Amino acid sequence: MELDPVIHAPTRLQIVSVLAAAEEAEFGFVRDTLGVSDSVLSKHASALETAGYVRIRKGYVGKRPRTWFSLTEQGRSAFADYVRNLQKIVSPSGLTVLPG
Amino acid sequence: MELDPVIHAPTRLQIVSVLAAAEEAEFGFVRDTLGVSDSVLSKHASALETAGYVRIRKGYVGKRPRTWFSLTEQGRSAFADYVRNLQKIVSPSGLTVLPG
DNA sequence: TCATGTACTTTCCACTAGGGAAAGTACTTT
DNA sequence: AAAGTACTTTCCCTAGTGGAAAGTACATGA
Repeated sequence: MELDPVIHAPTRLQIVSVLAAAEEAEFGFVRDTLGVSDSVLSKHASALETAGYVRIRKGYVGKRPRTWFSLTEQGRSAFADYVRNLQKIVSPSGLTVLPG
Repeated sequence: MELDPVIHAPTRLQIVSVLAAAEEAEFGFVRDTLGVSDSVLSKHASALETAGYVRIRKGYVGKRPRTWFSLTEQGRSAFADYVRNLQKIVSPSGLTVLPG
């Protein structure tokens, strides 16, 4: 019933959730989606990379540098575990809020 | 999409989840269920009370003092909001916090 | 060519929350 | 009187967060 602290921090939970929904996402897209500053996103992305959860790919669009993030397999399974653990914690309450 | 920080802290999330599943719970039951120390539970329970989410009732069992916790209406709705917000964050991934 | 701009990254800083340990409180029991 | 129960509070210390600002590397505009 441990909630992985690397994922649990709100900003990182949002990053991981965004990445879980896509194959790859641009730095700017994630930053704007979450409404965080460059430095905050950069730092959290590095933390996730260090944990082995996120892959950071650098490339170019035209001649301008660009950064993309994606979840590693490890990141995907850590996220799935995290959500499962959340369910275990929350579900005894019998709440019936459903997605959608 | 804000995750109420009072509820988000892992230990408090667990406390609130336990209380959401019951009408009232004893101090010792919650402490043992979560596997935390007296001082940790006491501090988090106070924090939840200060936030208006938990009611702390003191009484006796025989001649021994005992403490019970319960969610206030405000606490129940804050928890429901919290879970709804979690679901919004997580759902694009196709996973769900509350299977139904 | 020099200044500015883009796209981040890193450093600095100031704060705060969270846990463990230990001491404190108010009884009750032995 | 000493010890135990059931917590509460204090003390201390560390790690985590965000914002601001400076740094890096390359590209472009005047």
